[in-house]
Amino acid sequence: MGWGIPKQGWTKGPWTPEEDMLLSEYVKLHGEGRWSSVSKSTGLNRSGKSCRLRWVNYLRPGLKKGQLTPLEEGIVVEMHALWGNRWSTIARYLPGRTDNEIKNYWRTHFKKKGKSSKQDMEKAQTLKQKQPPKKQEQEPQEDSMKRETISDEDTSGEQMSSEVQEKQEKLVIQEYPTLEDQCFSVMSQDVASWLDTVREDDFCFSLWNLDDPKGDLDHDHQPTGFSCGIDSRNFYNNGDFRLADEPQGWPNLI
DNA sequence: AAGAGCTACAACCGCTGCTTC
DNA sequence: TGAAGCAGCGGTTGTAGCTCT
Repeated sequence: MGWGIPKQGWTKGPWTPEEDMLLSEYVKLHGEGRWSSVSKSTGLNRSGKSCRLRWVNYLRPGLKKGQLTPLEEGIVVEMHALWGNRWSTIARYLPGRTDNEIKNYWRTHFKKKGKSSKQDMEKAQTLKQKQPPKKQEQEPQEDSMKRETISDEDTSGEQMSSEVQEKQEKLVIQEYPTLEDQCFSVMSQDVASWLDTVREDDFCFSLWNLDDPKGDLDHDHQPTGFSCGIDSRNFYNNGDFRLADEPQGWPNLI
């Protein structure tokens, strides 16, 4: 595939300051994009893919460095509940943070969660013992399809039948061995069902207007009068994470 | 002080979707 | 309409630095 012409092979591994400089100058001149021509124009022996990654994750102006703040962590958790592993989507809600950074963060913390306390493990074991013998391990694919089916039923907007609900709870316990994991799963379901009542675009706009980091724009003129997002003025001024107007059914996330 | 284990981060790989011809 | 190239995404791996024993 593309990303430039590999001659005797692209240089790999850590970037040198010289390479960074060449790439930065290229982007200054030509803008982002056309990564496959970077090697031709600059003499860099790096694939376009590698150049793009370096620029996006490291060289791009405005990137924040260092650990995520507790507030950002909260946003990541919420956004992950909404979007799952769509890191680039989540990253859009965290100006200055990259998808790679968030992905790394989540992985590290998810790992931690996986190794959570013995207590949790024991509780999970107790819960598991109450479950009928699972055939999930024998038929993982089939089971995941079932899960999707149930999930679809859940989000169809109809009242979930108790039978379906019970099924789903069982699957959650099988899928998420620790209590924390189960919490995350349930959180996701709540949000998912709530999302069905809200147009995605409206949600995104209200949640975070990326073009208006200081909140200078007129917040009264949001599309379709929908206003259930995070109040960015409160967010920036107080470091607080609150909702402008909580819609009915807004999931209790924290 | 030294080794083991852990964490955070940078970078690569493979896949997918979009665009162009 | 299909093939080829490009761009982007998510998963995974490698490693430097830190902490713990």
